[in-house]
Parts: sequence; C-alpha cells; structure tokens
Amino acid sequence: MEPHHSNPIQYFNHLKAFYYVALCESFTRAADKLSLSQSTLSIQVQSLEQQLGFPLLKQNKRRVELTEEGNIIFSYAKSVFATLDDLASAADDIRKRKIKIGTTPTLAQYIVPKVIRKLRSGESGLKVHIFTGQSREVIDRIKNYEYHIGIITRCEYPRDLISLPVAKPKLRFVVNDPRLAAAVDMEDLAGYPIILTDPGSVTRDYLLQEFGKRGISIKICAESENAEIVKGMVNLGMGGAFFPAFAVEEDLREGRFREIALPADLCVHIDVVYMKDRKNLTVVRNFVETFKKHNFFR
DNA sequence: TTTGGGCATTGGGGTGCAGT
DNA sequence: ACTGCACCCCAATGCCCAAA
Repeated sequence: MEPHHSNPIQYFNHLKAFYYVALCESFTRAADKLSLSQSTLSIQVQSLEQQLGFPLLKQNKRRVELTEEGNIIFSYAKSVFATLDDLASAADDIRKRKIKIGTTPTLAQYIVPKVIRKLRSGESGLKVHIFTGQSREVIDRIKNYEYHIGIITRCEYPRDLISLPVAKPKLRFVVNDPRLAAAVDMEDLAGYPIILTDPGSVTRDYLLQEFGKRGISIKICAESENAEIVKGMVNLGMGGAFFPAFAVEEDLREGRFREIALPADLCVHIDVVYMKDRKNLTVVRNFVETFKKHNFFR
C-alpha cells in the first residue's frame, strides 16, 4: 500500500508499540510491559514502518536499535506519550483532588503532618496520600510518576528531577547513659553501641562515611527505620542514636535523654523533589509554594 | 557444536464497520 | 442478513546468532 503523507500515523497502537520497543530496546520486554505478545508488536511495528515508508528499527547483536529515521520518529513519539501522560495525571488530579507524597519515615512522623495541615487550610478537599520509604526508593517512584512530590534526605538525583532545598538539620547524637560526658570526640564513640536506621538509608550511609573517613569503627547494636522504636531503645540505655534536630528537640526539652555534643558538624540536607514535567500541576505548585512560604523545620 | 535468547513469520481466531 | 475489509490479537514455529 502506498504511504500517504497526509495520514502518516493512522494507528495509534502501532506508534505505541514502536515507542515501547524503542524504550525497552527489545520486542520481548516491550510485549511484557504492554501485556501483548511479541509477535503482535513485531507486526504493529512493521505496519508502522510500512505506513511511514522507511524502517524505524534495526537489529544489532542482541539488541534492537533505532535507525536514524527511527530516532526522529521516536522523539515525536516521546512527546506524544509525555503529553498523554500529563493529560492523564492532570485529569486524575482534577478528578480526585489528590496528592501523593513520598517521604522518609522520620520526616513523615515529625514534619509532614504540619505540612499537610497548612496545605489543607489553603485548599480544603485536597486528598493527601503519604507513602514512606528510603529516599532512593521515593525517587524511583517519583520518576515512575507514582508520587507527585518527595520530601527526602538529599542523595543523587536524576537529571529530570527538580529539587528544592528546604532544610539542613544538624544530626544530634543522643543517649541515656550517665557515664558519657556531655561532649566527646568522634573517636570516643569507637566501640560505643549505636542504633542506626536501616541499610540503604541516606543518613545511615552519611554517618558510616563520616566515621569511616576518620578511621573509627562503630558498633551497630540495633537497626530500625522507625524513629520511635530507636528512641525507645535509646531510652532504655541500649545505645546512642543520631537524629535530625527536628526529630528530637521535644524529647531533649522533656529530658527523655540527653544530647552529647560532637566536634564534627554532622548534618543532612532535606529537599522537596518532583519531576520537571510535573512542575505545572496545581497540586505540585501549591505544595512547593507552601514549602517556600513556611519553615516547617522551625 | 550445542544451547538458548530474541525477533519474524505463519496460520488461526476474534471484532466492528460499510456496502450490497 | 451477508460479505468483505481492516484491524485486533495469540500460540507455535522458524531462523539467526552469541555464548557456553
């Protein structure tokens, strides 16, 4: 059949097939993603190539590669599907008045509730969903458009993520152990039992790195992602723990345990992050505005 | 040389629509 | 109502090629 320039993309599904195959660099994986058979994709891509009048993909070793022309078509396909994605999430956003926030357990506990209260006072009817995980997991989910916004501890960000620094809380070392002086050197903590957050946590990695570069080996006596659990253990005198300032200020005031001053300036960065192409969503804009207007970290 | 992963082809089944 | 057409899809199979 003669390709006709006035009707170049007759079949949306074919473009979708091509787009996913190019994205996955594989017919099989794309088929899996689209819940179609590999043969279906193969035929749909062929059909698209026929309509356009030139090949889009070529076989290289064990991978599928875009031809030069395929690259051009792919860039258009990308914007088509990005636009569709925006459409879908905008529709969802309007329909459900929902915002999904990914954050760490500690931030979820001590900071996020305050944020939600402010947000909802500005926009009643807003539905807020809070999810917790480690910073890197949250980023993955933001990248997949599962969450609108992340409030996380700073780590490596992908290029298409926007980050807004919102706080730089000092990490406070707390114990319930009368034997420990009010101020000690980092070296004095060698072998001292310390309760850390779970492996993979940015704060944990940071602390291990800070001790590591001073050549101090610490004794991890327990691990938990839950700040209240860690506090409970500290309270029982099981060991010391590091908390971002906002998480322990009240406990220190109430004398549940005490802070041990360290010479090192230990701190983490808290950022609000979101995908670049979601910056214009109302819920995202409102959220960012709220964060710019108020200091939730006191 | 064998094996297995990955794409293309084949043959078959289905739907919806338009013209008769 | 019947028929042809364009499109949707699948399982099975064939074929190629790289790694073992």
